[in-house]
Amino acid sequence: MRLRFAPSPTGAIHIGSVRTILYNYLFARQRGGVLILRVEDTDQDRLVAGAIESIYDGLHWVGISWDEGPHEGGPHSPYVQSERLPLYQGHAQELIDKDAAYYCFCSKERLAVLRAEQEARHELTRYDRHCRFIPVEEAAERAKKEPHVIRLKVPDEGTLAIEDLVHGHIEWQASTIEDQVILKSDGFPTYHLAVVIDDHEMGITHIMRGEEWIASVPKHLLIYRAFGWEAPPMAHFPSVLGPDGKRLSKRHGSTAVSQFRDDGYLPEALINYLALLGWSPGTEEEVFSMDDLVRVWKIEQVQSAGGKWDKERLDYFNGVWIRKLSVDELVRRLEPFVPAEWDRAVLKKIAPHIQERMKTLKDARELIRFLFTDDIGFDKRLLIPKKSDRLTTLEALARARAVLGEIEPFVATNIEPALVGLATGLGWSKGDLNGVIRMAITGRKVGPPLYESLEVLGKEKSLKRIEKAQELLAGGPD
RNA sequence: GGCCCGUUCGUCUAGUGGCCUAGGAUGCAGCCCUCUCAAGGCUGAGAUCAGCGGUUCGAAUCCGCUACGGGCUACCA
Repeated sequence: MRLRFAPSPTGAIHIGSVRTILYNYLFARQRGGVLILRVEDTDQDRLVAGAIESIYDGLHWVGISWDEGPHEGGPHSPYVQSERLPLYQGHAQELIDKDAAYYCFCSKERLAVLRAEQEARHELTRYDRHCRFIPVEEAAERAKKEPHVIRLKVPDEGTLAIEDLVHGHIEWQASTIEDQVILKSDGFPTYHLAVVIDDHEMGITHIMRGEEWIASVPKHLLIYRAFGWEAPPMAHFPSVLGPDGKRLSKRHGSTAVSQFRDDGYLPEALINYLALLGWSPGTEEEVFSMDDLVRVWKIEQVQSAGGKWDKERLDYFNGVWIRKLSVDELVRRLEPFVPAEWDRAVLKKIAPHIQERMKTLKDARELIRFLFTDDIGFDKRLLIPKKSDRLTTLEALARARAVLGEIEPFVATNIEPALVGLATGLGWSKGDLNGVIRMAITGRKVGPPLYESLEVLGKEKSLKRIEKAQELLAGGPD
């Protein structure tokens, strides 16, 4: 069993492609199959430098591996189509020899005019087979010196069909298919020729790709037939859609996998979410690791309709996976999201207290900033609880400083009873008192639990911040 | 326009002829817990299963038509 994923090096890998690749991966891995990464770079105009590396990066980050590919090598090297040109050219020639294809000398200009005329007459915009009937010898002669492409000679009659693994039976009338270009004038094959040849040569046993390819299946079938090859079983997965129901693209925001890493998403969460977008286990479980998926995913349960990208749901899964991390692991994952100069020992102490408060790893920074900088400027009016006033608050601050100053050791379990006692003494609610202190030491209304925050901040700094809050509040009118 | 694919709560989905007065999750609302925010627990609103016609004792599930959405219609993949 051999499966392939075949991205084009036109930029960072798209999140929708990752879903397709994931399904290929799950299918192959659960059956002990071999996975192949093949780079489809037959469009020289769309190449983007560094794209192959970013494909490697992105896929490795989400935890997808493969066995044969451009860097891995393998029995069918090379795995980059631009390095396999002679193979395609030879096969295109074979198709001509078998009368399944023909030379076409039409210029792009003629094609453009043809199309414009057809449109004006509200006709089908299709190649008019102008070159199809040039005598073979003459065409071969002209091909030696004139620029040309090679087109597939599509029969006028007949039916082409597949039993798609997700859609079931699909069929086409040959008469509705165009004489597709299979070899371009620059000597490069089009996708249609290259994919058929490579899938066959590389011994691919199952073709699984996005549903946008369904329409070109009949052309591929014709090519298989002309070579006398058998087309492998195919599965076309539904698209990942944007909020407007159209296929997810850059118009809907960034779709690059690397962007999700940078935004603080866990690969576990992304995979979990993506797996469920288009597939369902049929049970009420929904949290799955990659290993779980390899076990339970089934192609029979893949959805045939497209699914809209739902960031809220991704966020939920990210929270789930963040909470599943051990503290050490969480600290490791947080590494790229906090400044290098922040003390890692402090980070580790506060980590368990922010773990269930993060939607993304990116959220940590703001949550714990107060531990690493004294620059927590805030509006002094925020210090005063709703039903209180400046003097009373000042008093509370002073008492808090005194109470906290006596705590030894300065740990949450000691801080809590002390502050609870103080609140009672003051006739304040615990919430009001804690709110004032939280504002004084963090500069924010919300944050990690207060007693733990004080402990991690340390006695000295805690007292100093309360003192500063007192000064701030004392200094002048509201 | 042509060809093809699709259509169950806002969203992701369960459902393969009776268990469906349609289940779960997310999001939303409320309550509980609670030092804030979260997390967690509970409750609730939310889908005449796109519409119509047929098959059947019985249809979200099978068939047909229509509507709507999407993909393809390049010397792009």
